[in-house]
Amino acid sequence: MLTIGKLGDAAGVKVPTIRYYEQIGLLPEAERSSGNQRLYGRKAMERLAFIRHARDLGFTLEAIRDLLSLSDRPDQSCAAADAIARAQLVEVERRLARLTALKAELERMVVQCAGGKIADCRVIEVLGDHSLCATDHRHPETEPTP
Amino acid sequence: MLTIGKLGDAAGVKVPTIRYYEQIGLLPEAERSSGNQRLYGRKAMERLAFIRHARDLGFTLEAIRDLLSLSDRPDQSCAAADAIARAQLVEVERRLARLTALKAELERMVVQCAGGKIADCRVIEVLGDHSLCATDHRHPETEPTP
DNA sequence: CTTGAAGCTATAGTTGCTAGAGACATTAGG
DNA sequence: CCTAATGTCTCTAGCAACTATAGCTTCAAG
Repeated sequence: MLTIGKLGDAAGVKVPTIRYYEQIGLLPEAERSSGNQRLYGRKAMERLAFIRHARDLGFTLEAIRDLLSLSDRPDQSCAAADAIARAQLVEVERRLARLTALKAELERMVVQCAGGKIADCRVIEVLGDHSLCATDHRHPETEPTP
Repeated sequence: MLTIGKLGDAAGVKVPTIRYYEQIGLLPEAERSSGNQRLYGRKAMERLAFIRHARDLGFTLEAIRDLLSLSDRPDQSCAAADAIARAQLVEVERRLARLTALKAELERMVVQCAGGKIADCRVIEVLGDHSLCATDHRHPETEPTP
């Protein structure tokens, strides 16, 4: 049995994050030691690794919740799991397309900046006037900041 | 002079968002009508368009705050503005690289899914075991969900 | 046996908004 | 001119997915 710290080290997840996952019901309530400390076995370890990996692949906690409950029913069809993964793929492709456009625009901006005064700065100028942009990167839903 | 709704329509920004920007000091406090409603002129419009455009390009509000204060000092060097834009470019490239790896991995997952039972589902299996992955998409800081 | 690390709970903060409640302002139609 | 429908006001709370802090208790090593 592992303490929460060992489990966190093993799975590459921070301790408060594990407690958070338990709190929102993504991990079951852990066993406790005589001194009220959480103790984890192999199953909890696997479940946490699953969550971690899915998070690394950009799945939301909601999607992970669904995937976990699917993986608890091994004899069901995997169509639902497949659909979740495909939706995630579509989402990733959408973000990729958007980021590619942003990259092009940012490159244009910094390349054109001659390094003079703010008054002539291409960066500031372009930001103030979208019509100076080559691509239409407008309106698409918010690009989140990490 | 525009009311907040007209300004929002003109700039493509929702009304509560404008009030939020004012609240956090990104927009100056607006003039008020006799009936206490916010009124905006051309300058506010331009400033909001600048913010909107920078947000579209993925700049954080903090970065935008800096860019705005730079643009208020037209005779200064634009090195700082350039640095912010370059940092944003680097960040976008980093995310792009990461998303590209995720896309590859997700594609592998869904292609390999034979559409049978959960017990044999490649999606579930891969999520449970990172060593089944082709690329190392681990540890990099959280990919945020929009 | 003591000390320091690791654990516990509970609460609040982060980013960039969005949603709701309940009250006042403005405007279009009849 | 009155009413109804919008629009706007303030304030508070909520979203994701954690992270940080405070003030404890417990555990393991020396």
